[in-house]
Amino acid sequence: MGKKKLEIKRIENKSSRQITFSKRRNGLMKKARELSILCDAKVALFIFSSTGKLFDLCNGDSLDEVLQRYWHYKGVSGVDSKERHIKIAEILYDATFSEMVKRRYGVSELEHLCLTNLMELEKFIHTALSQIRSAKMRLMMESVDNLKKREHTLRKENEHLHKQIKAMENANCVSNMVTLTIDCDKTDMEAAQLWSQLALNP
Amino acid sequence: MGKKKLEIKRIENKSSRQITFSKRRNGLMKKARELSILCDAKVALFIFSSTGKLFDLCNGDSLDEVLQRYWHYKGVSGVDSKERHIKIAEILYDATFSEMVKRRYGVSELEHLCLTNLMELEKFIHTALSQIRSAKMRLMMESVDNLKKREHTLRKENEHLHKQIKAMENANCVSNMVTLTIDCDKTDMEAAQLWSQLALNP
DNA sequence: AACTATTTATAAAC
DNA sequence: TGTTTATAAATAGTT
Repeated sequence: MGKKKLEIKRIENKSSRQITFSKRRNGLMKKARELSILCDAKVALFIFSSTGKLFDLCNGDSLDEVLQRYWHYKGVSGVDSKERHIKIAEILYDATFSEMVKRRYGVSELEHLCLTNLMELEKFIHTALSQIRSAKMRLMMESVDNLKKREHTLRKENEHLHKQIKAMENANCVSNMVTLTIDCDKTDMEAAQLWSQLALNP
Repeated sequence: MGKKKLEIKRIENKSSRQITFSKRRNGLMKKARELSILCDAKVALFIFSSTGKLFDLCNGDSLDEVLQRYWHYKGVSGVDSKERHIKIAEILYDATFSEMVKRRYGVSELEHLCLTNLMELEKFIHTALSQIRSAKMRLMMESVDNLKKREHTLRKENEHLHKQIKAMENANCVSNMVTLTIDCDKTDMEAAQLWSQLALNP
């Protein structure tokens, strides 16, 4: 659609390519938007120019939601092999990230960072992720440790009581009675909260 | 562009909407493909119909590559709002992954796989990951459930013993003694093993 | 799925 | 970069 029919192959002239990119990109986004509105569909569109600039569009929903839907869709069908190997797409949000970047690099816009800094940041984020994971694991371990300790205490108390009963049985009378009481309810509450939180964010 | 001008708003008639969706979806994908070819751009397009079916298109590169580029860009380009967040797609390859690939596809380099195979692999990995995660979580929850149940049993036994002692105290004699014993050691061992394994593979 | 009357997108020119 | 114009392409409504 233009004065001449255009063959669909890479436009060699750089400036024509640039102009065509700009026009068609707008057209594509418009159509994507229209499709989503007209047909009640969810559309996500990512366009990277040859120079690496990103243009993205996502109707209605947040992009995240569309992507989550995508991962879900991809992960739905089963696999028959015994071998398991892992590839993870993890998404991490951090609201205070830009502040950190500003403090560290003096700029608030990540665009102004060089590749070296970006790599450094990426590494940082990976580290943060693993820290978060191990923290989560540590909490889980602690929770179980607590439960085990409480079990141990109760078992000891039990033993003690058994012995006392035996002693009373022998003496056929009651003397020097010792009773232990343990306040477990508070930690119980805490553990329950912890576990339900972890269940929500596995 | 049709016999009548169509207002851009949700098409209420279901079958017209379905037909329009089908036509426009194809048009959009065609245009996305053309843009990528003509202008040497990377384009990824996700369309979910209102019924949740996914149609996706990704030119040339694997979808991963485009998404990775996207995440990278998002991590890079600043949005000046406070509600900034970071999204990182992290990809982890297991060391034995390439062997599996070789056995399955006959090539050791992922580069030599076609998009279809890559998508298949991706699906496989996602499924494996979610299976591993849910299995891990299930084990953890079970372990804690067991501990809690055992705690409960011990607590009950304790109560019972206390009552008996009280009764003996009152009667100043011993009668109708009941003792409970619980074999917890085996499950204890199992739980310890489980937890140390999980600690090694967080 | 086709057809076709129109609208829309856009290639080339400015 | 933006506007115009001639033309190609897409598609709404119909069959």
